[in-house]
Amino acid sequence: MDPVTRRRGDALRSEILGAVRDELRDHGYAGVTYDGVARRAQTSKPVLYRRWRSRAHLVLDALSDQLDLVIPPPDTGGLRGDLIGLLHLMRSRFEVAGAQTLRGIVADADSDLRSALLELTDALVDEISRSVLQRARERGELGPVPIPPLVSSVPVILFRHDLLLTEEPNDERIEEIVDSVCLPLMHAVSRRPLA
Amino acid sequence: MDPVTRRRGDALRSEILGAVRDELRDHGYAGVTYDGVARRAQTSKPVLYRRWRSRAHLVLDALSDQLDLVIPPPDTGGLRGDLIGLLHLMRSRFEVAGAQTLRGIVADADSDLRSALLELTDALVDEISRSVLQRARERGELGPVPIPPLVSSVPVILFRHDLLLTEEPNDERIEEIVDSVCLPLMHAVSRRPLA
DNA sequence: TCCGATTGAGTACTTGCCGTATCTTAACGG
DNA sequence: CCGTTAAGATACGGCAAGTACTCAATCGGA
Repeated sequence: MDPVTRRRGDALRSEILGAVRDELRDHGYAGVTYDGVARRAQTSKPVLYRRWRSRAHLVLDALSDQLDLVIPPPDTGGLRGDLIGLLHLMRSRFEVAGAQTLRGIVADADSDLRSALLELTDALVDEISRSVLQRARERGELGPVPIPPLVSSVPVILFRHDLLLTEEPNDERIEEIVDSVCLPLMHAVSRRPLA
Repeated sequence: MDPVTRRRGDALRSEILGAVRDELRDHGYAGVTYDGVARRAQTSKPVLYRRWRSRAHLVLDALSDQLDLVIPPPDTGGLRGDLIGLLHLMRSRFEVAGAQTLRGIVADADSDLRSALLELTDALVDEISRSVLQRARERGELGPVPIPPLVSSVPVILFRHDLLLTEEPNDERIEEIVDSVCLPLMHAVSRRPLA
């Protein structure tokens, strides 16, 4: 209407995803509607439906659009500090979205989209198993037995469980997760062959 | 209409919750509507709104209504078998509901209702920390150091995480959870004072 | 046994959003 | 410069949410 120029392609896409984030901030996940996004982005519903099949797809795209994919690997000089650093990183990564939004996406999404959501944090899991655990082993903090994938993802699993089902973990809770579960578990597994 | 007698109180409540379970079975969580439930239960929407504030409240009530609260404590003669038995019990407890329904309730519910949902399985957590771990300690499978609550709930947390975010754990996955995480963790914690 | 309070039943209405169809026109590509 | 693509605008049918209003059946107490 006012803008004589008509947006297309990626430029349009970016502005729509920005509008989604604005709607998310103002009305929450349940309040994100195709009508509202179209209004805010000054476009129309058909344009949205052509690109995104559901609200979950739309919102997840809007969030991952501005997520920094490069993970600075924490190196605090010790396994405990590295694990705590990783969980802090994970928290800062997700507090942009908000727990309620994550719950909404998880509920609305099909199996494929849930996988896509999890992949946003699986970079962290890989980070744990590769550099952090490797460095700890070199330091002598861990034994020689390889850590299985399920074990190395335990920190992230405990964090996500809290975030989705109870409340966002604070600093003390993160330390509790690391001290009373992750460290004893990893020490034990890395020194003893599995039964 | 046909029934000249008008239902009241708990009798009415029970039939409504039965209708909710029927709608849940036929149309899934997202397909449970106040209109549909009222039609199936041969009552009216205002009656439902007077009792339940949201679909999440309604469905959770319908599910917990027929949940057997008495948990038969598994006693297989060993910690490993007891833990596996507990997770099997948990799975049978939740396959009535279905993962999609649980995700829906988690997303729709407020903080209080989520707590109520978790309490449905916290009986299992208590069961772990009390009898199972106690028996294992008496058998000499575990050391003398007390197991903190977070550690004793790790089996349930890993199970719930799978159920909600990836897929319902099968027998192999349950054994993996127990063998590669729970047993090493509990052995370690029970023998070593926490750092 | 009757009366008043409660509560279930029936109906109707507004509102909001979904998802799609249709049409026009601006932007782009050769 | 023309044909193709895709954005913009509008409108529609449908469904469910949530509420308001009415009426009648049941229950409890005096």
